[in-house]
Amino acid sequence: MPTRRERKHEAARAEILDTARKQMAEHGAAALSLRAIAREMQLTAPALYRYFPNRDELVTALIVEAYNSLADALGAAREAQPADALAARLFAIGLAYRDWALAHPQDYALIFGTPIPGYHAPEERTNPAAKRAMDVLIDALMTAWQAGQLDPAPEYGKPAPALQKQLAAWKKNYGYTAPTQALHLALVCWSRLHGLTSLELFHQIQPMVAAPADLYRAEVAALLTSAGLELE
Amino acid sequence: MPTRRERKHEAARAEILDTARKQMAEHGAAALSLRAIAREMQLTAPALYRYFPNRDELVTALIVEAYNSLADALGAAREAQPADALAARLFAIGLAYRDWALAHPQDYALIFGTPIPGYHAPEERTNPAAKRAMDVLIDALMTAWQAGQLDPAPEYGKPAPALQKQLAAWKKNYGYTAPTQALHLALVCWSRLHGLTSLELFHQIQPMVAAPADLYRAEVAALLTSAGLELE
DNA sequence: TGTACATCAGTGAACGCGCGTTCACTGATGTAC
DNA sequence: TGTACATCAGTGAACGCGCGTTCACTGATGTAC
Repeated sequence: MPTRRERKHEAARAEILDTARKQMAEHGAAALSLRAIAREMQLTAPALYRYFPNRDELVTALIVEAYNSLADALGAAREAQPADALAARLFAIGLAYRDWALAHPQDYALIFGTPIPGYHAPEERTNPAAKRAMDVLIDALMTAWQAGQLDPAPEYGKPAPALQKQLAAWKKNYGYTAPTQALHLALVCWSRLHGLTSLELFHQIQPMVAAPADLYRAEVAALLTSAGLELE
Repeated sequence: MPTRRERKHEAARAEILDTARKQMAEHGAAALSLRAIAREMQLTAPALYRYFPNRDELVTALIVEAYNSLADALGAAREAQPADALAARLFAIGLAYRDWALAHPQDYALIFGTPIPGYHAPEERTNPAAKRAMDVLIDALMTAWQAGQLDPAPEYGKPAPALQKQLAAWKKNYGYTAPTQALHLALVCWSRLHGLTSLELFHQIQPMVAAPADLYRAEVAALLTSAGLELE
C-alpha cells in the first residue's frame, strides 16, 4: 500500500516523463535536457534529481515506456480482431506498427533511430521491454502455426543451415516453442514493416511517394502472402 | 583551370569534411561540432568559416557526400557482375547496401537516422544525391524488365488503384520510363533492404540474432523471388 | 490532541564545460605594372 | 626583376548561450509518543 507521499512522488515522476515526451516531440529526442524539462515544469533543475539520479536514467525510463507503449498498441490492434481471424490479426498488427510510429514519432525515433550521443542503453532493462513488442508478432504467427494455417512462401520455407542455427539459438535462449520457421517469419515481418515505416518517418520516401499509406498497406498484404495467410 | 590557391582551398575543405566524418564515427553524427573539428585539425574554430558559412552547410555537404558514397558503392557492386547477369546484379546491389552501411555506420545514421536536432536539410540539394542511389536500383530493375526477365510475384503484380496513382505521379515527376510495377518493386527492394539494415545498425536485432548476415542474405534472396528473377 | 523530531521536495548559487558565431587583426601568398 | 597593392588564411578575444551536476539550505509534510 503506497502512502500518500509515495503516490505524490510517483505522480511527479510521471509528470516529468510526460514533459520529457512533449519536449522530444518539439525538439527531437537528441535535444532532451533536464534543464529544459524543469523550465517547462516551473521547477529548478536540481529538483529533478529527487526523481532520477541522472539524465541517462530518465532516458532509459523513456525508452522502456516507449517499448511498452508500442507493445500495447500492437496488442490492442490484435485483440480488436476476432480470435479466430488469424490473418486479420496479423494484418492489424502490421498496420498498427506504422500507426503507432506516426502517432509517436519521437518515441519511435528514440527507440529505432540514431542512438543519443553519449547515452548507452542498459540492455538488461530495455531488452525485456523490446521483447514485449516482438512477442505480439511471434504470438500471432505461432497461433497461426498451431492452427495449421501458417504456410510460408517457398523463399521463406527452408532457412539455410547457417540461418537455421542462429534461429535455433534464439529460440532456445528465449524459450520459444514456435518452430524456427515461424520465428524467421516474425523477423521478416518486423523488418519489412520497419523498413517502410522508418523511411517514411525520417522523410526518405516522401520525395518519391508523397503519401506512403497505400504503399505500406500493399506491403503488409504482401507480408501475409509470404506467410501463406489469407484475409477473409 | 583552378589556381594553386583554389586547389589548396579545395584540399583544406576536403580535409575538414574528412575530419568531420572521423568525429562522427567516434561520437555520432548528432555530436558534430565545428569547434571539435577545428581542435582536431589544430586550427581555431573561426578558421572554418573560410570554408563553410555555418555548421548547417557543413552538415549538408556531409549528407550529399554520404549519398554519393552510397550510390557509388551500389553502382560498383552492380558493375562487378556481368552485364547480362541481371539477377546477380540485383543480388549484388542488395548485399552492397548492408555492406556500405556497416562500413560507414555514421554516414548511414546521418542519412537514414534521426535528423540532427536543429538542422533542416535543404531538399533541393539532398534529393538529387539521394536519387542517384535509388537510380541504381531502378536501373537494375528496368534493365531486367526490358530484357523480359522481370516477373513480379502475384502480391506485387497489380498495385491497387490508389497506389498505382502515386507510382504514376512519381514516374512522371522524375521522368522514368520503367513501368510502375518496376518502380513499385524498387521501393519494395529498398524498404526491405533498409528494414533489416536499420535494425542491425541500430542494434535492435542483435539480442535475437547475434549475426544477422545470414538473415540478410536470405532476405535479399527472397527479394529476387519477389521480382521473379532467378540466380544462375 | 499536541509536541518533538525525521523525512522529503524544492531552491538558489555555483562548478566547469562546450557550443556557434562575430570581429578586428596579422601575416603570408599571390597579382599587376 | 622588383615593387606596391589586393586577396586570402588563420588568430585570439569576446559575445551570449545552454548544459549536467554538486552543495548547503529552507520549509513543508509526515510520524511517534
